[in-house]
Amino acid sequence: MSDGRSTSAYSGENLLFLTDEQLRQGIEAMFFAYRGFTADPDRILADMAYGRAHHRAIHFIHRAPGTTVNNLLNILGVTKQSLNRVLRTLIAQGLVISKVGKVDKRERHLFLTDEGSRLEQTLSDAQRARMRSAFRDAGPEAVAGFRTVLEAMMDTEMQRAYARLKETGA
Amino acid sequence: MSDGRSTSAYSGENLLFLTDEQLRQGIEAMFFAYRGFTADPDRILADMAYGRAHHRAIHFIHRAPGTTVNNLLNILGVTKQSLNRVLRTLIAQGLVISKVGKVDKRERHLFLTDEGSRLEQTLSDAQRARMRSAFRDAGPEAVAGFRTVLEAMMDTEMQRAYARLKETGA
DNA sequence: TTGGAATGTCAACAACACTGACATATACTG
DNA sequence: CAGTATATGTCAGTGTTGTTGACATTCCAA
Repeated sequence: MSDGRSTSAYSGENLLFLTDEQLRQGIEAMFFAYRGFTADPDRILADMAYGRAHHRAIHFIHRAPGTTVNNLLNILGVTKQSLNRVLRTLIAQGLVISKVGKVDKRERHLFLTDEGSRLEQTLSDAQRARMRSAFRDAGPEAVAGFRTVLEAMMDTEMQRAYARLKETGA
Repeated sequence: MSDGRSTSAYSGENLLFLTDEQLRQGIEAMFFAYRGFTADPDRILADMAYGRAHHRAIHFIHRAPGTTVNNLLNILGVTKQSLNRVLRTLIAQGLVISKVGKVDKRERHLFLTDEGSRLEQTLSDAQRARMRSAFRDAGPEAVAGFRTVLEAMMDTEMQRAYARLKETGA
């Protein structure tokens, strides 16, 4: 494995895009791009008492209003203790409300308040602006490829979560 | 901004790939994919006393042997204090060596030891395996699009850093 | 040679993840 | 109904990684 050119020229197909060098460039692109991806919301959040973890919670509560704590836990991939710390502050600050489930009273269903929605808007506007600019620069074919590769890079459970969210929105 | 369909149909071109819904899917794809991207090295590092920050330092020292602390700082985008803590442990554990600069004695030049190189191999093998699988599944055109979008998403300084690294390797 | 800029180190603190243990309320099952 | 499982919340402790502030060393230029 990884002997420099281990993956070149298997068959008639041109597999030069699978050389270690190409993979390394993909890895570094992913690293630098993710920094840009989070930079704008991070900047906004830095002024407030919130961080990236709050952003993620707010994003997915906005996406799936009424989601349960457990569901959010699975999507975010953190422990309940970690999520709970975040939710506690968001609820205390009046950005999120937690309603006891009607059919199953053990569950808590999460919703954004008006103020929570406003912050969500601000954050996602900033993040979308960068994504829009990148998409526009790259063009539709590149965007399709971008999404194909990202999906292939996810763990299978996350592919499922992602697919579910896609349906919900479109 | 972000009025749901603000970006559709500007001109004759089909700009449906710039709708807020498409952008949101891109954002979520980025989030889930980055989790997969870091998952394998994270698992390996969890057993040792190292974390993701160590991985990043090792990666870029491997990429640019003899790099200075300051140079590494700019690439990683953290404070020198933060990087220094990581470097200190790596040096103490014998994975990295730091040599005082010959022309400028203020500078420290960083190199991987044999053991450091071994860890770097292990980590990058794991990360490349996932990237290779994703690239292969997606195909060369998708990969090209993937890289185009990621580059467009970086901050301009990072685009430069990325370009410099690309030259170095290829 | 002296002062400022560059470089690197040490210390203290904050955010956010983790594990483990435990409490509470509710739901389900025999 | 009794006992078990599930969903959530909380407390305490720990580790990684980011931050700022203070400081030492070295270089360079006035």
